[in-house]
Amino acid sequence: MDHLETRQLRYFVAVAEEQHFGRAAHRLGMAQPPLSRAIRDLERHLGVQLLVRTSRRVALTPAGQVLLDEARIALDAVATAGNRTRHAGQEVPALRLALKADHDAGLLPRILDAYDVLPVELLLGGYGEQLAALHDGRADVALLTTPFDERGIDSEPLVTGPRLVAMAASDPLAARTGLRLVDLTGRLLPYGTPAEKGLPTPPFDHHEPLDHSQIFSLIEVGAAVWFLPVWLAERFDRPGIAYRPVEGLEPATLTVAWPARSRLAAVATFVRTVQQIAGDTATYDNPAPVGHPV
Amino acid sequence: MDHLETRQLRYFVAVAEEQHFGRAAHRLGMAQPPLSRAIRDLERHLGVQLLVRTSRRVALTPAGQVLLDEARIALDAVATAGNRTRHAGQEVPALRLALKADHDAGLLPRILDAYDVLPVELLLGGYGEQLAALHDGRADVALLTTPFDERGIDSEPLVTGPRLVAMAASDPLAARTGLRLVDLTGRLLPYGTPAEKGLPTPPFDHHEPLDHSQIFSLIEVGAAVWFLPVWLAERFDRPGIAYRPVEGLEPATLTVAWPARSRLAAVATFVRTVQQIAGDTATYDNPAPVGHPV
DNA sequence: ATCGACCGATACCCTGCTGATATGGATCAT
DNA sequence: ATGATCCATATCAGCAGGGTATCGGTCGAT
Repeated sequence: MDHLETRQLRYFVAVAEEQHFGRAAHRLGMAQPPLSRAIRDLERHLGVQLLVRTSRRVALTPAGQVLLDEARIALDAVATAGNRTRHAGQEVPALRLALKADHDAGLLPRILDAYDVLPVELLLGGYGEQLAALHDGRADVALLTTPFDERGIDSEPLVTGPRLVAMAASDPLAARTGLRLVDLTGRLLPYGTPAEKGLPTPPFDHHEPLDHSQIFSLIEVGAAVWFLPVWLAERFDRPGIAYRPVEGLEPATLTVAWPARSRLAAVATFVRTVQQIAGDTATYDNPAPVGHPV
Repeated sequence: MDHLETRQLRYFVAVAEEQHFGRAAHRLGMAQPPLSRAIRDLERHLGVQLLVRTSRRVALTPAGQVLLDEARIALDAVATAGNRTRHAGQEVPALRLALKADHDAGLLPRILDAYDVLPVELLLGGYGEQLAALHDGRADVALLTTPFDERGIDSEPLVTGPRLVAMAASDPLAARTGLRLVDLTGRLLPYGTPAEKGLPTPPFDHHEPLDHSQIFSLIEVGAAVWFLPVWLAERFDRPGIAYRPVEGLEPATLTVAWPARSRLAAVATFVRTVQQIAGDTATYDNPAPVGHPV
């Protein structure tokens, strides 16, 4: 019984995710035949069939599903080992804070001002990258908006506030009060929080995430609407965009999060500092609609 | 930035643990020069110095210590992926129960009788192997005696009972009452629970763990004494060995434990079954000394 | 029913990684 | 001073792992 190598796991994950040897090989930057051989060797090595190949499609066996889950975890742990080590080798120690631009509820300047244990290195990333950075050791701590996948993550809530719908100021719905989720059916961007999975999305073919400028451009021309926390709305309070409360829309909570395994004193101090600042901050208990009138 | 391979991590862990390239190479079944080269490449790859080599000794840098910790976790995760997958590929699903022989407090027959969700596969192992089996995916569930390292492990207590000291029946101390920990200074075997680390051990040079027969042979001739839970004493109630309570010796708790990540329904059912059986069992609340008189 | 497109497997070759041996250089004990 | 110890370097060999060409089976279109 020889040892598993991460290369084998990476190959398998690629094939399992793509359900296609050719695409997986392309993604891995290699040709298809050696990939087929590598998977066959992996199956031989484990003594288990992982994939069912018909010449039309590739499907996972139950054992393959187990390996897909476990391999993701294992690859994450290996990446973490590398990232944490690289960081530990830097001459200047720093606290690496992952956050999404504009999703700090205005706390960031005060946080950076108040926290003086270590220099703070900011990792700005798009949707979902904060969690990934915590998991693979690129970040020590992150600011996240609920909901998120809490497995392996410890967190403390900081600020809770309603989420609003952003729409074109000229939109007929902007004149109404008492908006409900169903009123927005079919117009919701699939980016941002995936909380309203059930609702259909507009007929865009963007499979790439949009940045804020792109999103607000779409909203401004009435092509879509979007849910966002009130503190983000405050950052983009501009003519042409209206923000309205929506009945039944879950509020958002800004939280500070860190890897459950982490025992860094610098992180503990940071969390206390941030909680302190958040506690001193005005809450969003009683939201009034913001945005310019039509 | 290329990817880390488990081979590199295994090599590094070996060197870090042995603090010696030659010994590490021997342990890995290879020659020393390629190992040196592999570690050098790893350091280059990470851009971090991991080891300080003098020609007399090898020491870890802080970054090296980080990598040692993280690499152990990562290697464990990779091994887990392999073990869980292998198991998932078996045609006959089974619940794999890890335990140490004779440490089941007599519950095992009733457990096996009552649990009929899946066939139960027993993994008998020595001290510490139960935890390792849970961590690397060879076992789904285990019976453990406190204390143990609970990181990554969920557990439920089953039975609590005092620990006793086992000594030769002819030992002068066996005639005394009210034994205390200090009375046994220097005579305690270092195997079994490591709870009494401070106390010196007898002058044996066994670095291999002893099995029960070997331990009781040593005890019987008066060469050593040993602490053990009362349910283990009951299994080895024989002439020549006396069991006595010791003041201040922490009681032991037999627990059922499983990986914190586990969400197997079969494990949940097993735990409930075992708790049920343990609840029906007489406790050891009021221990009387057992063992033959001098 | 036939043909072509698609897709994974096989056959075969070649490069470079990984491990082995020989040796150098530095440090410490005697 | 000298030998022992231990890690690094130099060099070579074998094979693991990647590439190209091609086969065979399946499905959809005509």
